[in-house]
Amino acid sequence: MRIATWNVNSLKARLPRVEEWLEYARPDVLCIQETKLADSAFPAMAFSALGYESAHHGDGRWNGVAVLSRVGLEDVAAGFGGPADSEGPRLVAATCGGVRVHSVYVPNGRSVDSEHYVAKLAWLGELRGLLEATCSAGDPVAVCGDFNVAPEDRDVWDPAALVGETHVTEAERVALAALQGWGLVDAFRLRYQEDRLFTWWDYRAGNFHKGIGMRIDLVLVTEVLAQRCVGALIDRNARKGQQPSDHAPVLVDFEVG
DNA sequence: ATGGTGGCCCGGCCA
Repeated sequence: MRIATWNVNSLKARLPRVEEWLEYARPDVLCIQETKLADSAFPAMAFSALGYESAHHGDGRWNGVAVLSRVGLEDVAAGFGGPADSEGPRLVAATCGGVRVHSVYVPNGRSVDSEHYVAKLAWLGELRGLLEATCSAGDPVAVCGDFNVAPEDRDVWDPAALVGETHVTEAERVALAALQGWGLVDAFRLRYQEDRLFTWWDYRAGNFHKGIGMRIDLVLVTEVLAQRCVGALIDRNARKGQQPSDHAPVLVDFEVG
């Protein structure tokens, strides 16, 4: 089973790139973030034409998350049903081919002194609470998306340049580690130990070409899946060319089913 | 490292 995650930065603007990508990457499951669409505008037909069922949770503003699957899509759950929903539609879950899959778009935080930063930390705490309430860590569970946290210094281009900035603070990393403490492994790191392997590069100032980026898009999986992980990839080609997202897709392959 | 880009949709907001 191939599970992928991609922050597309507007599915309306990116639909041709996403369709093209689905045709050559052929993930079994794709988690999408930042669709920026209302549910009524979600292009479910375009995806069904490619063999994918889909579930979307969005309000037409800057959030919006989806799960696409060609191995079944059952028991869709949108949002938390709790305080974290005040941060917008940033979570949708579905069971795909026996795996409980979550597409998450963690709040950005904006700046360390912002109320949004506090809300980001709380949101990660609520995500752990949701897993505790709805899943078993002994089952196949995947939490995929844009976490807006670089887990370690090797996940950013220059740690010294980012001191005091969001995405790299100790509190954010502790909150992410606490989520993983429920029983989740960073699947990409099962396959690669190198630094400077990024998933996001700012559009501005040619940062992609300068290697100025961060690894903030993650596929977190329970141990039963981690043991079956047979490959991983950041598809940097999808960050190139005409009208790319500012994020690259992350793919992870598992020997299951 | 900020705001030089990009997306929303037309004046700022968000990343």
